[in-house]
Parts: sequence; C-alpha cells; structure tokens
Amino acid sequence: MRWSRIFIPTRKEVPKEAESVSHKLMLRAGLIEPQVSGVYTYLPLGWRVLKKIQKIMRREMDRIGAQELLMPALTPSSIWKESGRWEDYGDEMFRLKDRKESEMALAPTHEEVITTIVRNHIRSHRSLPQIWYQIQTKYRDEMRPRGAVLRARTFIMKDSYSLDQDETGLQKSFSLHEEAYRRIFSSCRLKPVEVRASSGLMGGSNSKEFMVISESGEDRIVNCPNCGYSSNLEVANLLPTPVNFENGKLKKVGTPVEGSVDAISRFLNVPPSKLMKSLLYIKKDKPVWIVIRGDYEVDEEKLKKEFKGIRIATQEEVKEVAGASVGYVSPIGLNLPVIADLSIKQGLGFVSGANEDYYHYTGVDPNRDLDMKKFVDLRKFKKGDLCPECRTPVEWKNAIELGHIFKLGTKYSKAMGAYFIDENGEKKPIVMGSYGIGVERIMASVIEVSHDKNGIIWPASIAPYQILLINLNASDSKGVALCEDLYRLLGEEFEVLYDDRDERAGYKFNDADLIGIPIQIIVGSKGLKKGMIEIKNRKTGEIKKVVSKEVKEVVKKIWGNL
RNA sequence: CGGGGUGUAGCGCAGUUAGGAUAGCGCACCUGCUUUGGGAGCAGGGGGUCGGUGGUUCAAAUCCACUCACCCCGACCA
Repeated sequence: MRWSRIFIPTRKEVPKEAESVSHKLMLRAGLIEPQVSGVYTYLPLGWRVLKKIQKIMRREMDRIGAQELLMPALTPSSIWKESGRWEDYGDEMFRLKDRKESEMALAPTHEEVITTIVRNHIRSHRSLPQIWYQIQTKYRDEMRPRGAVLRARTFIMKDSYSLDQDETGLQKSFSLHEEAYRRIFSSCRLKPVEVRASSGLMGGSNSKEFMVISESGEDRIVNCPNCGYSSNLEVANLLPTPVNFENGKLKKVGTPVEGSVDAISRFLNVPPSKLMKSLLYIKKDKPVWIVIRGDYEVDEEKLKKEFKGIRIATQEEVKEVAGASVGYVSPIGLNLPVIADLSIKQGLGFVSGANEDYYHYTGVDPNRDLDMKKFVDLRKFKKGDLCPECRTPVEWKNAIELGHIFKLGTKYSKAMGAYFIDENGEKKPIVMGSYGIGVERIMASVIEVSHDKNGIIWPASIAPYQILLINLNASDSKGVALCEDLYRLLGEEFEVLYDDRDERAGYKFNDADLIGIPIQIIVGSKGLKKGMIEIKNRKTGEIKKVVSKEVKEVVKKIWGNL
C-alpha cells in the first residue's frame, strides 16, 4: 500500500482528553477515531492490527478444538429474564424496543444466547464436550468509559463457551483455555500475570484473570514476591500488619484532645495500631458496633456486601447510644452487638473510647471486654498488608485485565433448562464455562508496554505492516525508480507500506517512528550517492547499510530474528 | 450517581477576573516561489452558530439561569 493512498491521519498534537500512553498514541498514530464517549471507529491502520490479533486468536482457539460461530448482538429480553440478568445487569445493559414494542437488549455477553442454542440441540452425553467461540462486538453502557479502548461501551471480544458433563470435564475445558490464552498473549508479546478474580455478574465458582501490569490499568492486583500468591485486590484476603502489644488492666485515662485517632495516639504516645476504632452503625433500625484497628479504615463496600442496608449512625445517634461524642465512644459496657474486623483479632491492650467526652480506656482486651458476635474482614487493605499464604508483604500493581475465564457450572443451564441425558439415562444440567478476551485491550496493552518517546513499537506478529519503505526524496527520479523496484520485490513476501508522499525527510521519519512498523527501509540521496540503502530496526534503532541487491535478503534475516 | 475540570476554526491554546471597535495566536489546510536526512522558510489565502437555549444590557465569548457534551477522580463492574 502506498502511503499517499491509505488514510492514516497522524498528528503532532494530541487532543487534550487523552491521558494514558496508549490513548495518546492511538490517536496520534491514526489508529482510532472517537465517535461518542466510549465508542470508536477503527481506522485502516488500527483495524489491521485488530485483525491480526483476531487471526492469532482464531489460530489458538482452533488448536484446542473450538468451533467458531457468530451470535447476534440484538437479543430478546425474554432470555435475560430467564437467567435473572435482565435485572442484575441494571443500567449497564443497552436496552431498546422494536417497532412492536418488544423489549430487546444489545448483548453485553452471550451466556444466555449460547444456552438457548444448547437447550434446543444438546440432548445426549454423546454430543459433549463442546467449545464454541466467536469474535464479536459487545455492548455495555459503562458508567465511566476511560482510556479510549481500555474501557469502551462497544468493544470486540473473543468469547467462548464450554459445555461438559461434569466438573472434571469443565476442568479440562478450563485448562485448555488457560493454555490457549497463554499462547495468544505470548504471540502478541505480552506477559500477563494470572490472578484470582471475582466472578461478579457472571456467577459460578471460580475465575481467573490475565492481567498486564501497566500504570494505565484500572485494576489493582497484589502479588507476593515470596510464594507467588497473586490476586485481584477486590477478592484478595490479605492479613493485617502484625502487632504485638502487652495486655493490661482496663484503665480510664483523661484525653483532653480532639477524639481523632491521630490526636489520641499522639497524646498518649502510642502508635495508631494500638487504638481500637469504634464505629456505630444502624442495621434494620438497631445499633451495632463495628470495631477496627486504628490504623485501618472500614471498607464501606465490603460492609455493605456483608450486611445489606447497613448505614453509619449520625452524631446524634452516637450520643444517644453511647452518652458521649464521636471519638470518645466504644462498645465497652454498653451491652450491644459488636462486629469486629479481623485486624482486632490479634490485638491486646488497645486504647478505646470510655463513653465519656475526653476520656479513653487503655488496656482493652477485646475478648475480655467486648461481646463480639463475630470477626469479619471489613478493612480497606493498605500497603504493607501480608500475603495470606506466607505472611510476606505483597506488592501492589495497576493492571489491565486482558482476559477472564470463568467456571460457570450450572447457573445458566439450570435457570434456562439446558439438560442432557448421561450414559446411565439420568437427566443432568450441562456444566458450562465462559471465557473472554478483549481484542482492543490487547492492542492498547501492547502499546502501553512497547513504545518510546517517538511512538509505538509493534511486535512483528501484530504490526499493521511488516515493512515501511521510505522514499526520502520523492522528486529524485533515481530514488523513485529504486523504491518502485523494492516495493514490488519486497511485496512478494512482505506486507509493505510505501511512504511515497512528497514530504520532507524529518516529517517522514517522525511519522515512521510514530506508527511503529518493525522494519524501516530508507532510501535517500545521502545513501544513494554511495549506492547504499538503510534498513532500520524500529525497536533497537540499529541501522544496516546495504546495496539494493541485498535488501531483500537482509530484510528476511532481520525479520526472522524479530 | 457523587466530586473536580473543560467547551472559542480540524488539533493545541489566548481572550472571560473588570461587558465595548472587524474574536486572536501556533499547527494543519489551499496557492505561488525557495528548500529537501529528524515535524522547513517567505508571501498570499480560506475556514468561527465563541457547546446550546433563555435572560440582563445601548452593547455579551465575557454577567445570570437552565441545559448538553467531553475528560479526570471516586463508586460500580469484565
């Protein structure tokens, strides 16, 4: 393809909305064009990259015996009502009505559609197992799209679904996908970490995410440098930092300062971790105490998940229940239910409110002095928290979620009636798995981990073109003739983009580095005087000078080593 | 949905505090000449509902009200 003919709107300046590296470079390199928030056109160069990623996906899915099909994006509400996700998906599902006023949805994922096909056709264990996949556009009305294609409202997903007789079969299909995914990512030169994850709306027992470490990632993952434990922060079960305090007798002391953890710990000259924070909540109109170590905060989301409809008490309610102001209160002596965060479990000799303004207790032993109903993990994790396997402090990283694989089990087959008859003549629900990879996220992640100050550096496997032939001087007839020859010759074996534009050299060099094609072949008057042509490796910057006859051979050699 | 920010030419911005003449600048675009190895120079030119609606005023990009869009943080989520 000649650059003078292909549409690649590169730019020097970036629209100000772009924040992440990949967002900026995708706009600057002319890969994508925004339509509305979270919706993008893939321009010719970007689409070539996405098609190459899809080709790799097809190759690897086919390798594990999966079959490609294509399901509709437009779906009737009835199937979502059967599974319960018409409600569960909430505002994130794009909904519409057809001319007959029937409710429809643009599918955000395809478990329901797959299950309708399965229940119509799979009757016998003889038809199992199956793995079906598609590469298709998904629609999700995200609360907050961000980072261009990193979190979009329409995006391309490779999603596959496995059908098995039992858990053993599911485990096998799951392992096949793990293998296929590792191959796909490694073909794209990505090295994702695999972490435990939340199944969320998908349901099921077990799920695993493939995450690429990147500053632009919106997920937090924690990773243990000692034993390899790794998890998405949202499902991690980290241990609090250890404390070791002496026990003591309950003693009331005057604390004539502000009641904050900070002020009290400074006044009494003890670390914040020696304080026991007591927070009054209201659950079903009844007061309940939550106690947590002073150096931690309550994670409101964990709390709400654990106790539906709970809310923090007002200052007036605290005064009424405890007889003192916030900051000087605790459950001690109040005979009310107490829920303790795990951080309290190992503690002794705590400082806590005495239910009188400007007084605290020291030497609090929670087991002795409180009526604790139970210990629950309610704290917001913080850096320094320990690995649950080996008690080493974990590392925190931002990451981009590239793929997520789920053991769904029988959630959908039971809800929607997808049963088969096993070899004993018994009717059983089909055991399902669901597996997704974001196609655009691979493109963005590659840019995040493979770029320099001049632009993108594509790995050979997904580069939009393999070779960029640059004619530095479009008005030099000798150079033009040579370039035309090279263009034809190299085109026999490579995907060549030929920069034949009548632009200045600097302009072309900058464009070349920006769009990041792995091999640049530079034809310019400086080299031609000595009969030499330059071959530049975009990644290493290494330049080889060769005579024109040798170009193809040298390029083949370099390409083989990319 | 909560908090913050931004809307002026295709892109980046100034002008808005303190209302006032034809709304500016850089890049990009068009024409011509000169240039030609890391985003050229000179000369000329085109391009604007100042996000929208309503109001205040002799006069609104500028003040007021409402509204829309986009971005960032949070919440939520694959």
